[in-house]
Amino acid sequence: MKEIYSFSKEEKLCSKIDIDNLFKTKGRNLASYPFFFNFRIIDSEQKQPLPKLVFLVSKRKFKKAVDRNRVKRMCRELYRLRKPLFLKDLDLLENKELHLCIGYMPNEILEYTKLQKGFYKALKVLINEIKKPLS
RNA sequence: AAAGCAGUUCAGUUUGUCGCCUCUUUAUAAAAAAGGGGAGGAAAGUCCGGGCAGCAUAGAACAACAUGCUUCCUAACGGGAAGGGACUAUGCCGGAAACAGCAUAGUUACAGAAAGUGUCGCAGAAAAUAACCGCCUGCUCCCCCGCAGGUAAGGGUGAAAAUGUUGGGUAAGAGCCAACGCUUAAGUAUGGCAACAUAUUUAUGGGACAAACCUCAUGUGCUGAAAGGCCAAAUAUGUUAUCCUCUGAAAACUGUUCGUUUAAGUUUGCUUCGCAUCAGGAUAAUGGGUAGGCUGAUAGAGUUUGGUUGCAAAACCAUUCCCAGAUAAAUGACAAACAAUUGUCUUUAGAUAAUUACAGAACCCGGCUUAUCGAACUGCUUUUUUU
RNA sequence: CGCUAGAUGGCCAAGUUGGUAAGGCAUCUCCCCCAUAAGGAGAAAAUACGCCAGUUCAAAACUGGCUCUAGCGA
Repeated sequence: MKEIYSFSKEEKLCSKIDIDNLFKTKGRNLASYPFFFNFRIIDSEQKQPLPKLVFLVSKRKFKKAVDRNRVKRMCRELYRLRKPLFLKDLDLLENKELHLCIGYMPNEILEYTKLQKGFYKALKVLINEIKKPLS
């Protein structure tokens, strides 16, 4: 087994086609300050695949590449440290894979502690939203 | 010592926890373990130049674009270094003035306006073949007025008014003439690789604008890693080979055989049979080629240190090191300590708070431009204090 | 990564041999109307034509640099 708090390349969503599908029609979206989510559940060949993520920061809001990188890195750390709990709560069926996009809403870089609180709330809302159509 | 300007270098450090990318070794079915490495001076803007790659390409000219004092540096450049000229400021000095000279500092896209074309608003008589007023001569005439001509010495303006001053000269004037200056071109001599400088002779007399058109000289083939090369799933499809199905030859077309008809031949029609062909399917091989992957792609006009040559940019020699290689895109997050700066408080050493810039590689180099909290060093200038 | 356009009153915008910025909508004042709208007459507004330099007597325009906006190439 891999380490618990890891976030390797396999958990990133790298295919351009998948990302297009996520945004155009087939994905559902949801907002909870300071984040918004686009997600989509598809069939998979693996038995218990890990969710695949994309982090999104608008170029309009952060014009400098340094700021965008910093926000993305903070978001990734938030997800990485919260992942075990998130996977427990998620409890997907077998052969199902989650594609998730985490977008950053505010126009400024918030402090880490504030982001943490917001992220935990947002994840709860997200899990409820995912489970609704299944049940 | 402080302030300012210019240049060069650096541009937070250490520890802990968790995590990312990559290379090597061990192990190999996979996971894993150990060790090494992991943003910049601008990685930015994309303003130039080159490498590299593909395509094109007899030669020459035109067009288009770029550059524009000289010499040097360089792979190359629109970059840099040194020098020359011009301009500006300050000081000194010569002169009646125009202006010139010297020193220091700064600026400079700085070929050609005496090749040609064009533009120069308003004002002003006139803006490049300048006669409105004025001055002078002649004619008319008592005079004024008027007509013809000469004249750039004087005159509202303007950014700019036709080479400055003095003297001669003249009807009045004028580079018309002379002297002293200025501008340009050509020749000669000296110095310099050269730009150019100085001296001298002859000619000339010039408005500004070429970041207006243009002329001259020099250079440039086009495209750009989304270039180019290789491998290649699924699905669809092209080609080839073999086999099977349908007996379906209904329609259209072609050849052969047989029969009928006809004296024979030709043509047409009908019937039967078989092959090719068409339709569908299976297997195998193969082609282009999509998703995707590999390569291009990280050892180079390289880094460190020293020496030699050169005023310098830079070059050469020796030595040393291997120093990111991601690809929806890694190089991080959190905590603590220290350091620096600033503020506040007590007080001269602590406490506390805040801040620690600009900014993130995307094929690679050389420059330029722009952003940048702060620190160190070097040089110059100014002010103050001490000797 | 490689390219291309644009920026002019509050809004839409014209403006090229370089000579002080046309027009429309909106705004303000007056007339018309019992009143409003429409209509008619008149007026103001561009600090500094995105910003900073340069060329020129003079720059919205010409030249260089910067900022922002929009678009193109898979």
